[in-house]
Amino acid sequence: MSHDTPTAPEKTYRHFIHDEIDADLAAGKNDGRVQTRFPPEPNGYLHIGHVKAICVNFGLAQKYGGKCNLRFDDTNPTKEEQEYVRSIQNDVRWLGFQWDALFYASDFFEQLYQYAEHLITTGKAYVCDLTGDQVSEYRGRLDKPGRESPFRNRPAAESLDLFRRMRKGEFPDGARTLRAKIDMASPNPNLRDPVLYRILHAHHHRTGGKWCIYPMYDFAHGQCDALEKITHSICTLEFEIHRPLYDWFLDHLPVPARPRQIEFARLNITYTVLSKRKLLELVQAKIVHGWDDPRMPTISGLRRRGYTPEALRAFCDTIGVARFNSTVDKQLLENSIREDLNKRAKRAMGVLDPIKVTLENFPVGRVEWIEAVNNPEDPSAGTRRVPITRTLWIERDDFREEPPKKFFRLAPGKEVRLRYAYCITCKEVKKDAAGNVTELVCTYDPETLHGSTPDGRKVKGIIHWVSADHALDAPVRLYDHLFAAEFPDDVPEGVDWKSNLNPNSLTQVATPKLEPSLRDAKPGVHYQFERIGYFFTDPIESKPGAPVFNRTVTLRDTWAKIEKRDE
RNA sequence: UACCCCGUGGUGUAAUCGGUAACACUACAGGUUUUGGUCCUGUCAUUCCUGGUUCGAGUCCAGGCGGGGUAACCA
Repeated sequence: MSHDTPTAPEKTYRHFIHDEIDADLAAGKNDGRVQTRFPPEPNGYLHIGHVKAICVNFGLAQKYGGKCNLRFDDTNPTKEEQEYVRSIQNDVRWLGFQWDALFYASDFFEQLYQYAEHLITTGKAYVCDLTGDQVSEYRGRLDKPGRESPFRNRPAAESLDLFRRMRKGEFPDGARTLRAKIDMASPNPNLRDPVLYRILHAHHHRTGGKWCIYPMYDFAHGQCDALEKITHSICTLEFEIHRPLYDWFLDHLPVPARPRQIEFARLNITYTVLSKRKLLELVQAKIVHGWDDPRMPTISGLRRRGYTPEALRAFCDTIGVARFNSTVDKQLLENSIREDLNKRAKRAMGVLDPIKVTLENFPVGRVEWIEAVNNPEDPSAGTRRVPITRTLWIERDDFREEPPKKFFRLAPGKEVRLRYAYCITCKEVKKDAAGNVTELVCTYDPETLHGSTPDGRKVKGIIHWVSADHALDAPVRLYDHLFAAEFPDDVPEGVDWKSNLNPNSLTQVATPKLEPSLRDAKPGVHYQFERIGYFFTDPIESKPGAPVFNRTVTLRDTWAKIEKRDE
């Protein structure tokens, strides 16, 4: 879709997981094999945080010549859907990765069930009749030990019988659970007889109505890792406290391999939220126009905004992998897409806030076609021709009646160069009754085409323009941060995080005036509107001859910065 | 007031066996330029604190301080 030009593989930097794997390799573990997996739950769309996890897992496999599987962690049928499975596979492929094997945790349901019976038989698990509230009450608190369930010492044979009847569907949802028998006094709550199986009479997206009991994450994840022969199970920091349980299962079950869990810090970025729950809320509340709204930090949103796989991968390389909980400055993300698009995007001219210019000495009805470079960074992109006529549009911001110092754009009596074309001088300013500038009457110097000035005078200001007779009026949408606050999650007690939404995150340009060559812009193509920013033709809404432009990111704007500072 | 993890410049990461702070982004100051874009050059840290071990500590030890995680029949 956006693979205009192939780019070289990015360099990947070393991080602490390399040290851990090197140590395992040096110790002769796993017969020198390295295998990872990306294990999303199909209950939402992937976002930029997942991009990091994907790059880490697939990156490790690539670096060590190993494999990386895609595994859907689908142990909770009440939240998971086939639609998410589809989008996740699409997003991973689009990012440029190909998994080795594709698995679902549900592929292993029968084996996991057998493992559960094994734990019951060996006295390591029991069926518990406590209600949910009771289980939680018996578990104690963070600083207080729990109490043992009255069903904890139920004979194994009785638990086995009950567990089999749970599977057969003899009990309603929530009536009983299977729990591991570990330690109700453990300082780690995960070890206080965690629930292994719960009764859920729900339709599963893959196994349909076959099961009415489902394994919990903890009971499924490590065993699936082992069954897939994963060597290094990479996950985020919040699972660190689960690691003793992860290891406990592997210690007490006849699994075919011994994977190892390693945690790293999840990604946070300024001016956005990165939690599936919150993103889902934005979609359901229709605050955004779906998961692929260009303002969303989802892969599908970023893709539609005009981000490229190369830029996202480069971004992941620069942010690194560590165990420190940090928040990356959004400018790093923007820098990576600018860097990529600068090399590949064709240039074009578009006036977003037009003001009329009449060249009084330019013949009425005459059209000159001027050659313009498509990409100064890439000569092979060639040139195109842009029409110039007597009446033009220029950017309102490129004219000041009373120019501040260092302003070298257009002003009464001042001269600027029209990009690729002639130098013009402002002779007269016309206004409406309210005092708004409605038109600039200028003269052009016919001797100044293509940069030359016969007398050698320097004309520093260069502005973009569009012929009024040829201007294309196509939808242009300007996207900005979805949130106005740098840390949207950071709200005082009782304040909704949504109060940090940026009311101006989407602006539809009222009267865009684009150069005519843009009429033929295909969907899913990157452009740079010179001096403005990078734009991407919306891959869904653009139609032949009727492109829709999404602003990916603005260009750096040194002048705007200077002006803002001087205020 | 439980347990676990973490603490290097404005931000994010580096720093092989402890040997004298690196890279990217930002910011600022210049240069180049028919995009005030790109590109190029330069400037910005005594590594949370205190004490200890050592010829030498960001790296080891101890104690503080600070931040994060954890109490779903979610993942």
